Formats: sequence, C-alpha cells, structure tokens
Amino acid sequence: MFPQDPFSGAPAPQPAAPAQTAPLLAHLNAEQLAAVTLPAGHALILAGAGSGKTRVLTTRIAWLLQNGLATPGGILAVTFTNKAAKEMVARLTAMLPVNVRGMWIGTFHGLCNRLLRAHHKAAGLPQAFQILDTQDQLSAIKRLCKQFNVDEERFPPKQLAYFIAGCKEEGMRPRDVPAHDADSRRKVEIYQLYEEQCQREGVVDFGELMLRSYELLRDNDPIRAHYQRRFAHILVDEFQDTNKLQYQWLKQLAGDVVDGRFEAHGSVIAVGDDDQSIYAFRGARVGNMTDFVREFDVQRQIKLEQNYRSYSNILDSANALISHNSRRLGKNLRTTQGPGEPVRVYEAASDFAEAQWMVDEIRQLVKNDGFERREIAVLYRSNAQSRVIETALFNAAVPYRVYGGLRFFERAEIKHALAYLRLLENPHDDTSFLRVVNFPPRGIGARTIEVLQDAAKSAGCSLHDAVSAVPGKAGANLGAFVALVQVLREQTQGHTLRVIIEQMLESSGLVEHFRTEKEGADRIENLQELVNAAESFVTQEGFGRDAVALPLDEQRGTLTQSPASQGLDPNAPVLDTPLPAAPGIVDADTGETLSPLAAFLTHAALEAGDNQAQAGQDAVQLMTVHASKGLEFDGVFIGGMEEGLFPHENAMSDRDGLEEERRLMYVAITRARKRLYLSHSQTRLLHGQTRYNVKSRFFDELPEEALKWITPKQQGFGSFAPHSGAGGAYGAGAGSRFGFKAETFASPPVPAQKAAPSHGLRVGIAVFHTKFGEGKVLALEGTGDDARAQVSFPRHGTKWLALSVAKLTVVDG
DNA sequence: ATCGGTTACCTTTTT
DNA sequence: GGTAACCGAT
Repeated sequence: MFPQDPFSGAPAPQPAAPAQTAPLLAHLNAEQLAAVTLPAGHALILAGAGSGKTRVLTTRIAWLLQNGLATPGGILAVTFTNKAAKEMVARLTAMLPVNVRGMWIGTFHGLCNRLLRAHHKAAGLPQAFQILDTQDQLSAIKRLCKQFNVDEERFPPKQLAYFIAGCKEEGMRPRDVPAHDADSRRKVEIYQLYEEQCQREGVVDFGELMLRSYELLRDNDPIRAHYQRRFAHILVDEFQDTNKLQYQWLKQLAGDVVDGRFEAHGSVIAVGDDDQSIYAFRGARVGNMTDFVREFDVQRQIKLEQNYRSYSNILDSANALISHNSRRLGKNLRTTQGPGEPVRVYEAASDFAEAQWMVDEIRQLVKNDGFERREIAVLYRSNAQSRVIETALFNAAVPYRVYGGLRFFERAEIKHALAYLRLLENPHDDTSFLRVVNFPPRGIGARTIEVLQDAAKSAGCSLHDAVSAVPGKAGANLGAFVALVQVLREQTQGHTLRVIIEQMLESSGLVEHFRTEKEGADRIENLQELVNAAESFVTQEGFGRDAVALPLDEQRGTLTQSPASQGLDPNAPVLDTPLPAAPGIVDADTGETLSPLAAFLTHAALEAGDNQAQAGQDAVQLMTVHASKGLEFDGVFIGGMEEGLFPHENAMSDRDGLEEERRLMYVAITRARKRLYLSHSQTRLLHGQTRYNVKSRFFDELPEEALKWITPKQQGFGSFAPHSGAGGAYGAGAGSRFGFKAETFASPPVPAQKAAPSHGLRVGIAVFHTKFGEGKVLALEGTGDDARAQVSFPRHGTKWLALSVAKLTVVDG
C-alpha cells in the first residue's frame, strides 16, 4: 500500500524539512530521530526504560501533522492508563498549535467506549449503557448465583468473575469456550446467564467494552471500512501489555485478512519493552510483539537503548537484575552519566523501623540535598504495605500523597450515590437498584427482596418493573422507593449536573443517614466532593472535550474518497451522516449525545479517580510498583524487599511468575534518577500477625559494587515501639483523615460560562430534528462546538443533542 | 422480618 | 483497617 523504503534501518531522508520542523527534531538522538521520521509502514520500537519513549511517540505525531503526512482526524493513539493518555495530549498541545480534539487519543477502554456509544445500535446496546467496575461485576455475579442456585462453595463468585473476564480477554463468547467436564460446562452456563443478565439490564463490564467493540468492527463492514480508512496512523503505547483481544482489535482497525493473509491498510507503530511486561496476570501477551512482527510483516525495528534518566549505578543494577530472565528480546540500557551515588540497602528489625528509616532519609534528602518532596517516591509491592509508611510520615509531619488503594469513585458512599444517579438514567439497572433500595434503611429487608426477585424472574423483567407485583406492606415500601426515584427524575429534568446531584443527596436521605452515623462526617465530606467532581467534570476537560465534534470538512480526516456509505450496505444508515471527529458520546447517526449525567457516570466508571494528579502541594509520592510504571523520580525507595512479598508468594507458582516479579523489580529500579534505596525487614505485621521474612533473592542478583549496605543504628526507635494489641492502634480515631488528604476534587468551582450562545436557541422554544421530529428545548449547556441542548420529543422522549452534529432547526411559533 | 452490632476474611498487581 | 456476611435483639 505504501511504497517501501529500500533502506531498512536508516532514517528516512525527508524532502527538505520545513524550517519550523527543526525545533521539533532538535535534541533527538539518532535512534529517536529514526523512530520519529519513520516512513509509512509498520514498525516496532523497542523502547527501554527512560529512553524517551513518550517523547518519541508525541514527536512522531507532531512531525506527521506538521509535514502534512497526516491530519488530526487520521491519528489514533492508544495507551493503557488514563495518565499516559493525558500526558500525551498535554505534550502534544505544548508542541503544536493543533486541535488535539480531532485525534483519537485514549485508553483501549476509553476508545472502545467511544466506538460503542457512537454505534450503539449496531452494537446492540442502549446509548446510555452503564459500565460495571470490578465490584459491580462481582455483585452482579453473586446475585446471579443466588438466582440460579449456584453452589457458591464449589463456584466462588470471585473465581467466576475471574473466569469470565479471562474468557473475554481471549475473545471468547460462551459458545467458544471449550468445556469438557461437568464443572467447566457449568461455568460456561453461568457465563452465558451472566451475559443475558447484563444485556437485559443495559450494562457492560470492562471486558465487554473491548469484546463488544471488537465484534462491532469485525461484523460490520461499513463501520470497519470507515475507521480503517480514517486511521491511517495507529500508534500503540506499552504494546507488551496488550492481551489477545486488544491485539485482534488493533488488527481489525489496521486491515483485513485476504486469502488467509493479513493485509494492513494503514501504518501501525507499536512501542513496547518486553522487560517491562508486568500484566501477564491479567492476560497480557508479550508474544504479541513477535506476532506483530510476523503478521504485519514489519520491516523496521528500532531499539532505543540510550537512557537519559538514571546514573549508572542504578542502571547497572537494573541491567544485572533483568539479565537473570530468560526469553528476552535482548536489549541493554546505557547511559553517559557517571556512576552517581551507590544504591543504599537497609535491613530493618521491623516494618516500623523500616518506615522510620525511610522518613529519616527523606527528611535528609529534602534538607541536605535539596530534593523536592514530590520528586521522592516510596514504592511497594502491595497496597497493604502503605499504612505503616503513611503513619510514619504522618507522625513526622511530612506531607505525602497515596496513589491507588481505595479510589474516590470506589468508596462505598460514593458508589451508593452513583447508584441513585444511575437509576435516574436507567431504572432497569438491577445492580444499582439492589445497592440502594434499602440504603438508607427504609423497611425493605432480605425477604422482600427475595419476593421481588422471584416476581421479576418469572415475569422476565427488571426489578423496577416487578415492584407492582409485590403485595402488602412490603410492596408499598418498594413502591415508595420507586416513586422517590421517579420524583427525583422529574424534579431534576433539565437541571445542571450539580443541582441533580445535590437534589439526589438530599431526597435519597444519604446525607441525613450519614449525619447520624458516628463516622459519617468523612462520608458526607466525600459526598460533597462528588459535587465538586461533577462540577469540574462539566466545566473542565471532561464532558465538553469528549462531546465535541469538528466541522464537517475536518471530519473526513484522511478520507480521499467518499465514505464507506456508497454501495456497501443499503441497510447501514449509520455512515450516511459523516462521523464526528471525536464522537466520544455522540450517536453517529442522530447526533444524540449522552446527558451530562450519563457522561459523568461513564467518566466515573472509566476513571476511578486518579484525577488528583496535579494538586499543588509538594508531597512525597506513595504507590505500588505497578502504579509507578511510566513515572520517574529523583529519589526512589523500594520497601519490603522480602521473600514472599517481593517476589510475592502468590506469583511464584511457575517460572513465568518469578520472571514477571523480576520485571516488576526492574520497573521499580528504573524509576529512579539520582538516588535509589532498597530495604527489607526481619519482621512484618501482616493482617494483624507478625511474620518473619528473609531478604529477597533479588539482592543476590544485583551487582555488589553498585550497592552500599547500611547498618541500622543500635538505638531503639522509641516512638515506634510496636503497640500492644492488634496491629494499628495508632490511627487518630475520628480525625484519622490525615491532614494531607489529597484534595482530590477540591478545585475551586469554575465560574459559569458566560459566552454568548451562537446557535440561537433558547429554553422553551420549539425545534425540529430530522429523525425525532418536533420537540421542545428544556435546557442548554456549553458553547461553540461543545454546545448541546436537552430537547423533549413527544415520540422519542427527552434527549441531549450535540448542536454541532444534530440538525436542529427552530420552528416558528 | 428488620435492624444494628458482631465476626471473618481480606490482599498481588488494574482498565 | 475496611468491608461483607452472619447473628441475635427488637
């Protein structure tokens, strides 16, 4: 498809790059330059830790755009984490005055969400489908098990959830799963029932998001053809972490199988590092890298081995460690920086002492060596390890921030609030219904629920619809609950997100309930933060950005011929309307968008709240090693370097498990720029029990000459004498919400937008829509391309429409 | 039948 | 330390 460059390794000679390109390409080394200026075609870039991978990716995009080799609409860049996606957008914006909105840059799940919203009909979903997180999925499965009398001893719901997620990651529907014995047949049966339940309730889990959009592309020729033509340039970050399904998904976007041979249309650039593959436990296949080279007939591979991050003592340690792994693609990082400080290793008597040592070192780094606190990270293998360190930091009054653990949108009270909101959108969401039908308590107990579930099952309807079938006082209580939601829905019709949430908090009785609870103050505070979260979602990046649609001529992206509509499938009206460039939450057919509420709920499910990233305070960063991937810090502490913890005992069932643990350690080490500290403890309090651990085998795999062992002081650590009684009596009780609590969503409310509306609509006037007919405007939000209107249609109900896509005309009257 | 207090189990990592 | 399942008191 693209002319092949006869030189395979050399950077493509560019026809007299424009002068303005120079600063873009300045300061790139030869390897990086070659990667950025690759000619069209597929390529694999092996990018070692700290080799400027993100820089190469973003510069590549900027370079393509600047030289007219691509339009924004023709670019698809996919990552694994929201953090990485945001980082890319931020860097691109800084590089180029380009409209980033035209590009599809996001996580796999985020982009799948877009696809499914835009083509929800073809995908067989309601537009406002809700997304189940892992918790929701588990409770849905538990409910199913009760419903169908599944023996939960023999089939633990957790295991079933794992099984179902695993099947989906492999791209398997129930009928595709091989089942030879009675047990696995039963599991497949449950999988099938689970799918039916989700479909009935209009919800999808994370795996379904991927699988459904893969099938959408696979089975719908016009849609696939459209996106294949549109995305001439596909860039994949962290390719080593893709699972089987994600790879197949990429193949659908990139090309077709012709005569048993895969032929790709566009240009796919995969960036990855096999040494940093740490997600095999959730289905990631490093083998995708070699498959990619074979199936895409990759002609160019570039290794980025120059490390710009760390001093050589740190880098040598990383290289030495990872060399103990077999089956590597082979790659060695080098640096031109000097050796730097040795890697310091500390052996503590207890986890308390270990934490105290960390605090002391951190204070010295800040005081004597001029380190910023935000440039210091404490990494650990599992979240449970964070508490001791938090306590030590807290007692020493060192500001810190914890990433991971309980995330904002996963807190119980927030999930309750979200459940009410979801019921406003979709009364048939049984998971949400059950979560709050008796919370706060309103006289609806287990017995009543049982009757209701039986009624719903025999009528084949949702719990909501079965309420009227329950007789007596119990039925009346249920009716009151349904009425409450119904009234709330009517009351909030046409109101802003903020008002909707505040109303909900009041009339649901949630706030009232927590007011009377002892520990309720924190929860109420969190609920208040939910309002802030919604506020910043509406005004900042969130809803506005995703909902935007570009002007028509830009929408076509790189399409040179008319879109796939002609002559392919007369029954596919989907593509008659040109697709918006970023139909995040816009129906490709009607221009209908999600309500701000539904969009916010999607946001809550897809981004469990790591939004707290750029809060101002200079604080030490605490996180798991997994969470640290892609980040870097001047100083890094890795604690709990003990057998059973790191490497973790649960991961050691096979050889692959140990190698993954080693890669995890490799990732941890390579986070550090200047200083690296390792520590282990002889004893550790875990689940209230003292465990005696030996130091990690990884110490034996590090180069002795790069290490410096520190002997503990003989002094006791008075303030850290273990308390008597069960482990963590030191929390400050009621006030234990630490003073340095992340100001997650405490951003000041942004003043309401005052820009003059350009669409000429007003609340109350009548409008005409080509598909829905005449309707009345209930509410307006946003300006310019973001403008959207809530319109009530007599036939089709109340809908939110993106004004830049939906064809609305004002009806005289 | 429901509520509120108790216990048991958790915990490897995450979109 | 936190949550869900369990159990006795109302």
